[in-house]
Amino acid sequence: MIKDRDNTERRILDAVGRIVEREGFEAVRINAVASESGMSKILIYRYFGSIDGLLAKYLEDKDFWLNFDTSQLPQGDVKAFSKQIFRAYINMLRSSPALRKLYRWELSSKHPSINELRKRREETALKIIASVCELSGESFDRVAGISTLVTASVSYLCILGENCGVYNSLQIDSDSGWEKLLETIDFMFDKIL
Amino acid sequence: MIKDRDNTERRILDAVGRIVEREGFEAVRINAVASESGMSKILIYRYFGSIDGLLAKYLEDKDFWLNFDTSQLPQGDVKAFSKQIFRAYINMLRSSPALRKLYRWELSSKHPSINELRKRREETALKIIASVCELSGESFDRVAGISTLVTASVSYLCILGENCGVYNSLQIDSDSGWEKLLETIDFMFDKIL
DNA sequence: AAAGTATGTTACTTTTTGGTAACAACCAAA
DNA sequence: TTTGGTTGTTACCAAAAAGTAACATACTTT
Repeated sequence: MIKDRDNTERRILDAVGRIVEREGFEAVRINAVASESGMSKILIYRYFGSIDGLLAKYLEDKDFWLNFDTSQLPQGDVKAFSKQIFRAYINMLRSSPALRKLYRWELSSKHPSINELRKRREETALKIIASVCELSGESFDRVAGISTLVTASVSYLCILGENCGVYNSLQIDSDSGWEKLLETIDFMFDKIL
Repeated sequence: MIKDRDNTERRILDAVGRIVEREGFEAVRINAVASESGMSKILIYRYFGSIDGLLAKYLEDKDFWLNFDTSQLPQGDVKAFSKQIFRAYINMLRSSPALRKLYRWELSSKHPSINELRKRREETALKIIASVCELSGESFDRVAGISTLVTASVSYLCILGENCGVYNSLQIDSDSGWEKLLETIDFMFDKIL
């Protein structure tokens, strides 16, 4: 029997990660984590207090933020910048099962950590929106409205794509559907900016 | 003791409705339904077979389809028609807690009834899209792309609004935010159609 | 080396949830 | 009115989930 608390904690958090990616945050239960990690559940209580505490720690460790460098904001072409930023958003969500599960979980949970996450996301988003306003001369509400339209839509479709293949005839569980959607977004920006 | 199967079934289905509106489909469990309805759970098994059967019946009774009359599709102004149809979509979702819960449930469940729902929704949507194509001269993919952008976005924000007040500075849990969003949608249609 | 604490194991209790058996009351048809 | 099936009640059983007690082993400090 080796004693190594750090190692144990890491194993437990790794187990959480696997469960989240596979089944989502809703499935992170004490017994599930215990058996997935191979650790006894009493250690989870000792080291993290509760499932809520465990999830808080997991979210804190993972860097789930829109990791966009807000210090070097766009110069020049606003259209190109806008298009690019939504491409990045789509790629981020499409490539991360855990992030998709997080977004899904947010729709039904009131976990305290979620507020923190949202606050930070909101900050980043507002910075980006503000700088697009400056460059384009559009009003804040307009830019915010359009960003909202696009990001909310992308979030929804990425989550839905895990259970459902087609939406309005678009194949949202494969690249083909997303290319069409990107084309639509590009088209929209060409027309309205 | 009064014997009245029809009445009992209705009480059970009503209980399902209340649970769905309050806590969502995930919370529709056998014991919860039994205690909410005041009926003994064995009757649920007898009359509906299982929770899946009960939910199937609930979904069948409720007319959850986008009840849009596809026989009298738009004449004349495409822009006005498009704007109006998305207004209707927003109102539908914003006014029905049960529908919001259904949309949320779809994001994580693989319940067989859901496929049926989606099929019928898809049919209606495609009809509408097709007629907008004709009137506007736009390609099918373009119209489908734009519809997808708007409806997916609206679905997401309506669900999110139950737990979260603000998204990109928009107040999505009150009319003020939705008016701004509608204004954005109108603006978009003015520019691109 | 002895004592004290942190770590880990085992086995248990409790609670919740799902599921069923056995019986009682009602209604309708013969 | 007896008989048979339907409806409803009560009380259980079983499985899964959360949570804890008691003990054993390793490490640290003195």
